[in-house]
Amino acid sequence: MELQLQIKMNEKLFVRNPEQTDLGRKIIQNSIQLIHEHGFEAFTFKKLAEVIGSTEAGIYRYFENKHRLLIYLTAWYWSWLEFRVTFHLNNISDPAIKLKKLIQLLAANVVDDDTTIYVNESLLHQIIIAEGSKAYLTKHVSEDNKDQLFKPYKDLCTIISGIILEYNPAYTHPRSLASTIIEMAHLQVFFMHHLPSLTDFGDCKDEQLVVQFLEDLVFCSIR
Amino acid sequence: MELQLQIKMNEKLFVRNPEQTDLGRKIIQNSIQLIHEHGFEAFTFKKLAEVIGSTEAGIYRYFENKHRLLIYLTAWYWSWLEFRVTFHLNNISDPAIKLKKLIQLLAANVVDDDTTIYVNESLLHQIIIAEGSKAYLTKHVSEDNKDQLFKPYKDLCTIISGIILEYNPAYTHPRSLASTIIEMAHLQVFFMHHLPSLTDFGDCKDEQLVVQFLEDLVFCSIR
DNA sequence: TTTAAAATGATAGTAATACTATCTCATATA
DNA sequence: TATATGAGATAGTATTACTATCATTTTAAA
Repeated sequence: MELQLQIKMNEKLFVRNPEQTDLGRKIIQNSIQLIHEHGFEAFTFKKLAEVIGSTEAGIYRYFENKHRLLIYLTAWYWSWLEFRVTFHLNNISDPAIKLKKLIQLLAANVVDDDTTIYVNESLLHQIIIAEGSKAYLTKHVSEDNKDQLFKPYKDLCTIISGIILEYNPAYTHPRSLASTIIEMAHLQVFFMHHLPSLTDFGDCKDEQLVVQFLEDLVFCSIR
Repeated sequence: MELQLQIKMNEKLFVRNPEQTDLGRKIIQNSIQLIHEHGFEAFTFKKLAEVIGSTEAGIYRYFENKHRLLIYLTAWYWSWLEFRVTFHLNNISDPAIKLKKLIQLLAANVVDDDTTIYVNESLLHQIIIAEGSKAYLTKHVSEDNKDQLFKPYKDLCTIISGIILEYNPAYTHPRSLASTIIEMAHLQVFFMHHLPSLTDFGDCKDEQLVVQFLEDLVFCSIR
């Protein structure tokens, strides 16, 4: 059995749907490579066009600008993660186990699976850790938010806060705790690798230590 | 009694020390205004020069580029916050009260005090919330870190983790919890205002609710 | 008070970035 | 066969992010 995962993306995220053409898929695939390699600031449509063997103008037919492309990638990532989460938590009834699996999915390294040929999920995960927050840390967050560009992130947050309430219906800050888990799962990994003195994991740099920290944090808070 | 607070900044943060000349102080003062107004992406040295009545080349004499200026501003902010923290926690022995005051200082709105004439602390606080993480979310974090550019942040983190250990010497993740407090004090306020569904405070948008959330989180974790 | 150094202003110029516009051509589809 | 779509090629613009040079003013030391 061979299945291809197709994620339905919000129309406002792109000018032309990149998943439907060869060039579009090349843009996604190679932008992930390039952003990972050079960082988002140094990444340009020109460089991307050169790598693909197309032109700048060609890329602009798919994405308004590189920031929109970043938003697209993050939206894709959160949608994919939501899929993984629902998949892995399926048939589990104990909310404690759900939360633990969830933290694992968020903080642990991603192995590039073959659910999608043109997306390297492992690299994308690393990009989201280092660049993801730039998608919403802008002067135009609110307008972007009105266009529902951050819906996948918010949906994931809703799912997590639902599980938190399953565990303890009396807990008063399920959404804030959910966004804290999401953000910290990424940021503590980033700190661990680049600013280790902001964490307690500098010595062995193992993602499982971040998982441990988050589990403590969460289960103390909601019990 | 009239006192002027002078913060000693790391030499590597600038080309020429902006605190020592008139133009330098104007750069600090007006860059805070402009970044707050247009956001960091749309902020340029040219616009800044126009506002000040100087030239682009003039600004470059003080800062290598606008990213370095952002790092300078964040470093200044964290140094200033460390000063405030030590000041406000002075003579308090109970670590629980210390932690509460600390969370208050991090998450609550800042009123522009007159400790420094050319820095609007209230605006700077808002800038750090929205743009602060861009200072370290780059491909060159590690080199910047070697130059000690993030020392003020790390120092604050050390202080907080010290208080956490005072409260509970057996707690295993004092540094990660400290950076979590710092980051979340800012990010939850940002979310509350711009992506409210990621928090539980969308309705009344009151910073004190973030304070409440953080207190719960911290004291549950370390007791 | 003189003098040298430091700080600033004015001007110019470059390479790269972030786009927009237009025209052609191949291909697919109806 | 007509038509729409996707993509390549080329060109052009405004802005950004710098660097270099030189003249003038301000300041601080001798």
